[in-house]
Amino acid sequence: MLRTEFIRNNTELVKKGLIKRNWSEDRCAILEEVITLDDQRKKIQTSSDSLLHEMNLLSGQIGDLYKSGRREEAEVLKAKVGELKENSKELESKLKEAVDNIEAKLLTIPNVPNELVPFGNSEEENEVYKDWTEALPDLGDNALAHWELAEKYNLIDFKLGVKIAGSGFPLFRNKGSKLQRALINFFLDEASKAGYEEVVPPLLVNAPTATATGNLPDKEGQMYVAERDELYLIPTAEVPVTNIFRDVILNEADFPQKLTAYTPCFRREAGSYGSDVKGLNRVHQFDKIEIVQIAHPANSYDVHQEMLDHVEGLLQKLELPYRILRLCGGDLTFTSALTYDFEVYSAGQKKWLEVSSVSNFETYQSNRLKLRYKNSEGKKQLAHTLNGSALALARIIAAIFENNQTEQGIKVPAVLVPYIGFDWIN
RNA sequence: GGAAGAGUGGCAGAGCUGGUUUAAUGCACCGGUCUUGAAAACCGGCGUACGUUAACGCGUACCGGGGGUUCGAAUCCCUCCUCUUCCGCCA
Repeated sequence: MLRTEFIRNNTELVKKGLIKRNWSEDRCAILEEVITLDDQRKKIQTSSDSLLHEMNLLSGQIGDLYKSGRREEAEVLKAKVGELKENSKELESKLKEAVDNIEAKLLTIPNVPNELVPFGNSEEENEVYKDWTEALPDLGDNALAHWELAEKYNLIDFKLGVKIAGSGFPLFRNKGSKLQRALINFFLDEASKAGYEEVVPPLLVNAPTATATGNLPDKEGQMYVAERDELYLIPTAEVPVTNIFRDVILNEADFPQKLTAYTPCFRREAGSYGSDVKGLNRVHQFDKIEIVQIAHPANSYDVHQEMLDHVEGLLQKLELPYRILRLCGGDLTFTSALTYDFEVYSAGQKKWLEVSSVSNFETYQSNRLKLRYKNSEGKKQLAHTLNGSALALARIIAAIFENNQTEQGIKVPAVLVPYIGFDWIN
């Protein structure tokens, strides 16, 4: 969420950002509306506060009068305060209305994109920031898709998943499940080596937590809900891990905060059907290792680069062909200022699969989280939050299956052999 | 799940028969005096958010969250949450 004061002082800058996100000139009028509403709010608060002040004074006098036994005079004042109270209640509800109104509008305003974010309407216009320069693997017409390989080698049972839960809930088995476990351990070890503290967070979160990361109220349809207990299944570890820092005030010496977590992720993916959902391409439950950093505003983009390097290193170690995209304004997540997507080429389907998204949210999340730090003057400032997938498993598995298929089976990437204990899946 | 008790400022801890509480006091922290320096002692300061002001300052709200009673609530009532102890159940 942007701060009202920020919008007030940087209206043109915010407007430029919205236009990069393909907002129309008319739609940008919301910025002026917020400012006008905030002006009104200030006026209401001023009169409300002074009325309360008056009532407080009179109440004090009533107390004094009672003590000195002057009951009649006290009664007169009581009647007077009673009248003021009517007005006060009215002002109070107006104030609440104004505040709620402003907040509701702020929630519909996305983050201001970084200067580097290219213009564009959709994912087709994302900028290829770093392309794969070697030849892409060409396995000919006999190359199988990962769901065919999964069946051939008995690695994933999609039908059993349907029986037990429904479509989009794959059941990994045999060497398929071992590969999954190996990847989790590999990614967590790499994150630890890079200085991230490992945490195991709750997989269900409460409403305040889901609200702080922006999953509520507008993205409610994306999450599974345990209604009876008012808990939400996490769509990503970002939600519980970032909330570690809700209502936290750090010291400058506390930077950077680096956390990593392995969790399953649950996504309803309502409304997405078709060839994209085949096999592991888009599922309701998948495993992911997330990296999160809380950074000082002065160097959060260095931190961003560090995280990109980390993810890139993982893909290199797995020997997978990848490219990095810089998301355009039209494809940029609501809360992000700058996002890079990592895509892995999957030779069986002959397409690029998104396996990681690394974003800098600047203060957009921390404003809602109330995540601040004390600067050298002792003043409280909002910190920057960043996160990225390192990495999302299901599609990595799909890519390994497809790219590493040979006549004698699927070759396990060398870096995983110590984790998994065998060289071939066959 | 049942019963009882408790949640107060960075920490500890009063207040909880409603009105000099603008939340006592201690510790911690910051500034000063003293000292070669430090400690001790003494003096002063010490929360957050919002509004208002050129500024000093002033005002409002906040004693787990929300609601209520009252002219007035940390204090009384309702409700939810959390913690502690005991019982039950259980990996």
